[in-house]
Amino acid sequence: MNAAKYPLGFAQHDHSTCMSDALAAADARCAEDGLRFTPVRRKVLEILLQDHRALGAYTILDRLREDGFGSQPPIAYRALDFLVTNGLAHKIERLNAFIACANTNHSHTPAFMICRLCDAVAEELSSSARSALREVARATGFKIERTIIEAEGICPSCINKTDS
Amino acid sequence: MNAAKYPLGFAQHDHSTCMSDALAAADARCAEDGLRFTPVRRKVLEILLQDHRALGAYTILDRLREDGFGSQPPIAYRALDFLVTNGLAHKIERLNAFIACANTNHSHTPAFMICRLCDAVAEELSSSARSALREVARATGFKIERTIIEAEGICPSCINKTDS
DNA sequence: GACGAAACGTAATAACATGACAAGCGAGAC
DNA sequence: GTCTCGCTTGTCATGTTATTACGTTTCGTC
Repeated sequence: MNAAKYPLGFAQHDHSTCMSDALAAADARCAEDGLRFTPVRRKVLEILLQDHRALGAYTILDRLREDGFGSQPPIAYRALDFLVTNGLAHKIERLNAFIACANTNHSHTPAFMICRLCDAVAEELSSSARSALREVARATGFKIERTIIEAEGICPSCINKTDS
Repeated sequence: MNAAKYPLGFAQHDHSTCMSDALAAADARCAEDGLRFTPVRRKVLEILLQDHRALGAYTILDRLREDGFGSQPPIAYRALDFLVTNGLAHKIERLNAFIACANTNHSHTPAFMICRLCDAVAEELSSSARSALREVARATGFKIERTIIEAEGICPSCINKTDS
């Protein structure tokens, strides 16, 4: 199994570098756009990057509490709002959960592959699916502001495990 | 504004016939496949068809109670599970809500256009978007079992209202 | 009519999310 | 420097969505 072949999320990789890279990118991004990358927001992004999988808001909240931040739901939800709004994280609607953005180029709305067995989530580019959707919308006069493209199924590594 | 031009959900149409047609189709479908189209299940489908929009499980539950059915959440969730599993209704993940299927041909997984202003939801065919997604999945070794394609934005009739 | 599987009724609880309001902090105006 | 305004945070309270567990009923089959 060649790791490079699989998307982040289904692949093995060096968390420490991917995490520091992503944080650096977030720092740069916020500085550039005059956004306040406050301690809670940074911490939430760190938590998401650490796990590299979709986490529920309350799981995040537990981790925040452990680290001495406030522990009421709005603390987590507000930080998540910030990250999602600014493209640093995504919400996985199917799971009501959140994941760090795997793509440092901002301004993209990807598709997600969600493994039903191990809960891994991979972020993929979805430009062709998205343009197909845009075409349908244009035909009906609907103005798309946001698209949600998620696929549920079984990831490569779980397929290997089960059919052995 | 030509109603025929817009998808169900954004269009004006005769609810009484569309409702009876859909119920007849559901009857036929269940008979054919040996499924039990019980009173609760039928009632939930009627409720969804009546409104012709996405309803939360608890709204449905309230209506069930009014009609003398049980009023605990599992009653509604089980009926909805049945309808969704058998393609008679769909879950709109973005809204955590459910809508009657607008397409009597079963075995299809459509895309939805969700109006942020009036909450109307239109069901569209999405074969091209879906095949694009399948292509991405094939390339990464992911096995898709279900796809979720939803677009949030503004429907034709709300566009007309706002830009006048 | 006995049996097993599916469906239903109900209670309890878990999981996800928001509203409202007070207090803190940071950047620009003066 | 300090005033002030707006954004951010902390906290309490509540609202919404979904599931687990378990006993009872219904239905088709033998």
